[in-house]
Amino acid sequence: MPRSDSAGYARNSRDDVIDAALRILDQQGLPDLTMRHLAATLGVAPSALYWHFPNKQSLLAAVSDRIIAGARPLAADSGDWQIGVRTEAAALHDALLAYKDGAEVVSSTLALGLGAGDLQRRLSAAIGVGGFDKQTTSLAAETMVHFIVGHAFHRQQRIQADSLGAVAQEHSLDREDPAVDHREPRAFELGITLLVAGLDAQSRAAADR
Amino acid sequence: MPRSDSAGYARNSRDDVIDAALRILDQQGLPDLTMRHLAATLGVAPSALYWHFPNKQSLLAAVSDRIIAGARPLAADSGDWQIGVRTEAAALHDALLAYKDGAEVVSSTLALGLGAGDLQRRLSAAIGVGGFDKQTTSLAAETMVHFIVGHAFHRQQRIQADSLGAVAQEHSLDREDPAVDHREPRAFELGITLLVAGLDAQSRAAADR
DNA sequence: ACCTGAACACCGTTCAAGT
DNA sequence: ACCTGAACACCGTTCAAGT
Repeated sequence: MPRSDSAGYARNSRDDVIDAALRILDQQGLPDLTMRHLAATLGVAPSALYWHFPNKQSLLAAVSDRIIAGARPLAADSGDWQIGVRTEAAALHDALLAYKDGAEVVSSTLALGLGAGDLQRRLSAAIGVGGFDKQTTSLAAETMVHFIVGHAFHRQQRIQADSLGAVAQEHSLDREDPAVDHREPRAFELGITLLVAGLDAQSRAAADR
Repeated sequence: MPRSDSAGYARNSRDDVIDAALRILDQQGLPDLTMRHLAATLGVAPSALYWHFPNKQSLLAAVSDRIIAGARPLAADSGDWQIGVRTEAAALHDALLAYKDGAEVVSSTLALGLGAGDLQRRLSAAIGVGGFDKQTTSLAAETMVHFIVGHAFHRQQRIQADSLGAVAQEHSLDREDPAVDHREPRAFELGITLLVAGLDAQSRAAADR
């Protein structure tokens, strides 16, 4: 936590800036992650941030990379590619949910091709264990990335909408219903199941040829 | 095209506003679709837009609805649910690509649950023909929505990145290669194939029970 | 190596009032 | 029914200069 030194102002490293950005993201959310607010948090003028990053998008790309890096890596190779893929998908899904608005941040930089490249790389590696050809593997990984990020994004928005409407919607159907917490993870698993089953069907079809 | 009348200023309907927004979106893109720019296009002050819409997000939701409505409806029931699902998925995919940044607009309002509800409804209807239970149907539809929107978003961003880098990246691998136009649609079809095959496997598993 | 200070060119939104 | 005008509270980014 650099406060100020002999130069008379705070001196932050690139990592300090990313750390502060992640804190704002998690505690306030993406709308409050402005360059001006971030600079204030660090005790510097907004323009100081442009020494560390050329623009806001590259900052968000770095933030995305850190969010994805938070996904625990696959343990040992279980020998079953389907289990490997499910484990990796769940880990990446959890990483997106670990920070408020995490999925939205990753989604935006992913589309621009600026960050979160590990997302697809890790899924490709897990799928590749199944012995599919290169094109099928990278395509299936891409499909899975869209589902995982889209699902997490959608879910985080619902959480926010629910909390905003908590006062107005006092009589929501889901109110205090613990089953809500169980329905969502199952929805994720079923989506993954669909994709893994589709891949499995592809491999059987190829084996029959 | 209402220019100005006895009142001395342009009088626009809600639909006029949406039309103008779609024109800006298609010709300039989402970053230029600002309330101020839109108002200027219509010949009114920015504040006039707030008589038609409570805020920008609800305007974008209305724009999303129109983009989705542009997808041609399914023709006759072919009797084969797999063909029905593929046809509907392709129609919705094409609708997203019909407007510049169309996928991004739909993606943002979809996550907020404000617009584009027809996307999931139409896919659910097509999948439902296969005779799956309600939960599987809506879940598969949601998975498909994430893939379709994510794929289209990703693709549109690549188009823009390529055109921006057209001068700097004079020696891109894809330069003037017509095969690029063929690879993308096939990638979409393969993703859909994976999901349909996954659903088919589910139905076979259920039949064996 | 990292920051200041001042400026530029913008945003979305509100609200009383006008026709 | 639809718009004006003025204001509020913001944005991201640039650049010469400072330590």
